Formats: sequence, structure tokens, C-alpha cells
Amino acid sequence: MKATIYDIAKKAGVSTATVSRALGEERERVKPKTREKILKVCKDLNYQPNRIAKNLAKKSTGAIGLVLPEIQGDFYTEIIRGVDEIAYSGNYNLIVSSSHSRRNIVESILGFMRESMVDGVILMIPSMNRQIEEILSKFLTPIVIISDIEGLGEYDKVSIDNYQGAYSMTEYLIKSLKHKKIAAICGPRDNQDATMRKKGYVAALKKYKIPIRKEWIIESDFTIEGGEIASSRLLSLSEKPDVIFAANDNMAAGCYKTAEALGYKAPEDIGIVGFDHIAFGAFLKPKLTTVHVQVPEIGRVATNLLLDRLKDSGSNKKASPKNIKISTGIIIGDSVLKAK
Amino acid sequence: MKATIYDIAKKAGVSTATVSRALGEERERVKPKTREKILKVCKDLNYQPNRIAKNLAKKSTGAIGLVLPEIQGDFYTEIIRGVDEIAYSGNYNLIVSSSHSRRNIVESILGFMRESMVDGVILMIPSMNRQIEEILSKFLTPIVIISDIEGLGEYDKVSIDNYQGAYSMTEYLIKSLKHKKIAAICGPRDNQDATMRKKGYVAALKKYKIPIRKEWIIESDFTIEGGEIASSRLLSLSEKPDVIFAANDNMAAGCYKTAEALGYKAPEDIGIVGFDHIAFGAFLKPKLTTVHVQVPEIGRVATNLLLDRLKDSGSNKKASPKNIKISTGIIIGDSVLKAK
DNA sequence: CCCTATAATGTAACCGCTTACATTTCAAAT
DNA sequence: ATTTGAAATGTAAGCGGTTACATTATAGGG
Repeated sequence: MKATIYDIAKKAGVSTATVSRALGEERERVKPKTREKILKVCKDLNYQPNRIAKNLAKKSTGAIGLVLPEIQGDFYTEIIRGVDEIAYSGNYNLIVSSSHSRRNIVESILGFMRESMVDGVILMIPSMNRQIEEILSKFLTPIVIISDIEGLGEYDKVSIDNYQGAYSMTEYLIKSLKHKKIAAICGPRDNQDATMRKKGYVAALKKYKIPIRKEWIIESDFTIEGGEIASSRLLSLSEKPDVIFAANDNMAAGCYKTAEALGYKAPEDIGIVGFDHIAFGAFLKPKLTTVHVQVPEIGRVATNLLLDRLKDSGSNKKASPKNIKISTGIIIGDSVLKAK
Repeated sequence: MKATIYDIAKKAGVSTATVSRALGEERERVKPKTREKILKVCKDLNYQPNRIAKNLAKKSTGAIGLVLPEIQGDFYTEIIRGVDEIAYSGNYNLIVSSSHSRRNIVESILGFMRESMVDGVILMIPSMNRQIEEILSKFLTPIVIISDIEGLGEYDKVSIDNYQGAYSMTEYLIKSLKHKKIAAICGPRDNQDATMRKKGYVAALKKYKIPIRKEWIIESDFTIEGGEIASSRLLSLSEKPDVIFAANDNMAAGCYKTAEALGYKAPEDIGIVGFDHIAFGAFLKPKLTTVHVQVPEIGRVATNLLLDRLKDSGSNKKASPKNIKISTGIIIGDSVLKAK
């Protein structure tokens, strides 16, 4: 049988209160000699405090939940890593939940919230809907949202600066590389990151007075295959673009595949640029030019926001929601040349 | 204030026992009419059972822990996905912990065990040491180990069939492709997966009576850079191999880099094969021939073992430890040709 | 209408820890 | 020696559920 605090108290000849204090934050309030005796008994009996009982008494779980839309590929591991790092140093455990074949986002959220599994949750969602909003408003668990969705003023929010990233890349293509025929493969319409990236692209074209051609803006799905399909459509147009700006690196990889299949050589025949700067981009040949996103930083920032929130969840004066954008940069590879 | 079971009981005019029954597994034992009334009150008060209290009363946490050596790249997300899937359908939450700059494996394990955070843990470790063994033996939390380490008879274990995978690949190179000059870039000496892969390679050579050359067996570290260094050493030997068998795809990618840098063309000048079949392998040019490992399956199998263990952790007759090997296959790419 | 078996519900102890409040200890001050 | 106040420790009531056991309601048989 596992030893409990009573066993320790008995064997050490003190009360449970003293044991609890000797082991906890009030360490200092028990006489050194007593404490030593208690610690020795703990070691002898191999005592492991029961975390659950502690949590019940303290009314907290000591865990935070991370809800991801899916979990596949570098992007998500890097988010997890960032969150885990901060959670760990804040003494919280991390529970990860993501959609998969048998569970959708809503169930993930409910799993955490409905059963008060966690003290707070970090919610990464591509888009908001009525149902999710309703669920969130129903619970009082602190929430940090990772998403580029506008509105949602009542929540702490961290997002990639998608707009700026896409704008900068497009501007780079136009200003530095003198390109004008720039097509875009966008992400899903209902994905906010995708939407903002598209907006950035469009805004940059407008700024430099380059007409926007509908047939050069294709909606896709952020997958490699989606990139293949979209790019093959672009490359079969009578008037082809010189550069394809894929809204993420996966789709850029798809463009490489198609280009090769159709006998185009990057960057000479067609320029390709991406967004995200995930690890395997470096292995594409030629090396991919892409928008750099500090992915683990997203996780870190979100977690810090959440921990702050948890810290003063006791005090009644709620700090007003924060909204942090993670800035981006441009990684210059060899996948696009200066326009002739 | 959050509603508790007492609030519900009071408002519904029944006892807490009845509420508990109406909501739990003994649903059937309360009269339908009563149950309905209770459910209505729950909805009205937006009642969320407190999971912690439940756990304390039931003496379980409803969570399993997954300890990873690190969390970077596809390999680990796929493991997580497999584990998560099964954990979810078994109604367990998943807590992930991995080493990083501020925490090592031992701390990860202790975090779970010392504070009884989880009902069971899945432990993925590249190698065993005295300290870890000691910790594990000290706790009675059920454990499943993902590792190819021999011994450890007392634990459930799942491993990639590294030996067979490496053997098959080597045999394929010898028998089907008629190669004889096959070098190997191995993983770290203290990594059991690496060790078993090397053994499989050596065994196949022996089987086909091909002399083993020490200078063609290089120890490296499973990273891309390691693969670069190792392969540049191989390619600078006076007598060069025809094929390099890298013990993982990362190192194979390193070989590609080196080959290119030194002016060798794969597969004509040098054949390259890998191990793992991680996603980006498909993007190497030429397409990588490699050993396929069913990574999510590892997670699934491990979790099933753990859940089984948890299920009959009540019964005293402990089932004897299981040891499952996940079989591998060969993915034929274009990175190695038939010997001339 | 009573008896009895079974279904439905209630009572209260318990899970193992924390902590407000009460009590005791002890050293310094008088 | 007595007083006093801080330090050390103890007592016991929670935290919010579950569940063994006790009690009450209900229905069918005599």
C-alpha cells in the first residue's frame, strides 16, 4: 500500500499539518529538526504525495490544456515544444489534445472544460464558429487563443503576423526582385491564417499598382497534394505567372513536384516561394525562399499569457485581454530569381 | 460560484448519491423520471462535475504520461498521434513530457511518477541507465517502454524491429541488387535502435559471406550533419563503397548533401539508402530507398498495452510482460541502382 | 391486507491532502 | 518567577465527488 501523509505523521510523531508544511511552500515554518525527521521518514517509506488530493484541496489541477487542430508535422511539434517549455518552468503539466479521425476540435475543448481537467487552455483554431464561441463563453476556465481571427476581443490572443509576412514577401518579390507576375496559392477559405496571408499579398500588389488577376489566385488546402494540384493549374494557363507564392511550405513543396513533373525548372522557369519556414524546406532543391515564422515562440508567448492569467485569476480586477502578434521575417533561398 | 453535486442534489430534491448515480455508470439504477429531473437541474445550473474530486474518490487520474527523449520532427508527432488516438478511445487524457534544454528524461519521468500525476506511463528511451532503472523500480505505476533494449524483462515493451529491418534492407541490396560494397553509417553507440540496426546489417553481410570492413562502418549521431561528415569520410577513402546504408533518413539526407558537394551523383556514382521513412524522404532527389517504419502504430500498440495493464491492475494475477516488435518494410525509391 | 423480494434512494464515511484557527512551546523581557 | 509574544505544532473542517450499507418505496403473491 502506498504511504499517505497520515503514515508519515504517525511515524514521525507529528501531525499531518506539520508534514504538509514541511513538504510544501511553508517549509520555513517548521523547525529544521522536525523537518529533517519528517524528510527522513518520507524517504524511508518512499512517500509520494498524492497529487490529486493536493489538487482537490487546492482547487487546481496543475495542468494546462493545449488544443490543436491536428498534430502532424514540424509545425505542431514546435508549438508543443514552446508551450511545454514555459509550462514546465511554471510548474504546470501539459495535456495535449488534437482533432483526429475520432475526435473533433469541439470534443477536445469539451474534454478539457467539461470535466475541469485543466486550469487553463491554449486553443489553436483555424477558424471560429458559433458552436465553439458558445462553449467558450459557457466556461470560466482561462483561455488563450492562437489564431489570427479578428474580433474575439474578450480573449488573450496570439497570432502570427500573417498579413505583414505575406505583404513583406510580396513586396520583396516586387521591389527587390522586380517581379510583376506573381500568383498565389492560398489556404482554405475558412482558415484565418490563410485569409490574412491572402490579404497581405493582395495589399502589396495594390500598393505597387499591379493588377490583381483572379485566375492567378487559387484556393487550396495547405497540403502538399493541394499544392501540386493548384500549381499544375497555374502552369497550364495560357498566361503563366513567373512566381508562385504558396501560402505555406507544404504547398510550395507541392509546386516543386508539379514543376518537375511538367518539366519546369525552378527557379529559372518558375519561381516558388513559401510561408512558415518549416524544417524540411531546407531540403528542397533549390533551397526554398520563404517567410520565417517563429513557431516555438508562438507557443511560448501563448503560455506566458495563460500563466499570467492564472496567476491573478484570484484577484478580481481582470487585466484587459492582450493581443500579441508574432512577427515574421524572410528567408532567402534559391527558389526565385530576379526578374529578367 | 461553480455548482457542486450538493447544489444539484438540493435543487433536485434528492441525495448526492442519486445524482452521482444518475450521471455515472450506474445510470440504470435510478428511476428514469428522477434521472430526467436531475439532468434538467444539471443543465440549468450548468453543472460540471469536478474531475479532481472524482479522481480522488476513484483513486485514479484518468491520464497517461508519454515521455519522449525529445520532440522535434515527424517521428515524434506520429508517435504522439498514435498514443493520443488510443488513449482517447480508452477515455484517458494524454500528458506529454519530453527532454529539452531545461529538463532531462529523468526529470520527465519523475514529474509523472513522483507526484502520481498519471495512472501509467509510456516511456520512450534510446538507452537505459542505472539511474533510470532505479527510478522505475521504485514506483508501482504501470510502465510500457518503447525501445529496442534487451533485458528489461519485467516491463511491457514495444520496439521497432530494427534488426530485421536492417537485415532486410542489406539483404535486398545484396540479393536483389547484387551489391557487395555496402558501407553503413550507424547511430550513436548508446542508442539501442542504432545498435540493433547495425547488428542486422552485419548479420546480413555475414549470411552472404561478404567480409566486413571496419573502415566502412562509421558511427554517427542520427543528425543530418552527422550524415554529412560520415559520408564525406566514406567518400574520401581510397576504396569507396558502392552503397551507403544510413541508419536513419536524416543521415541519408546528409549523404545526399555531401555527395552533391563532392560531385558524386546518386544513384549512379553512389547508392544511398536510409531507415525510418519519414515524410521528407519523398522530397529528396532522387527519391530515397529506405526502411519503412510504422511509426504511429508504435504509439498505438504501446498505448493498448498500457491500457490493458491498467484495466487489470486491480486483479492480483499480473499478466506476464509482453514484448511486441513492430515489423518494417522496404520502400523502393531511386537512390540506389543494381550493381554493374 | 399483509408479507416479501426487489428497486430506488438516502446516509455518511472515505479518498489524501491543505489550512484556518486553536493550542502549546519557548526564549526574551520584566 | 512571571509575563508575553512569536514560533511551532496540532485539531479538524473542508475540497467534491463515490459507494458500502441502511432505509424506504413498490409491486406481486398469498
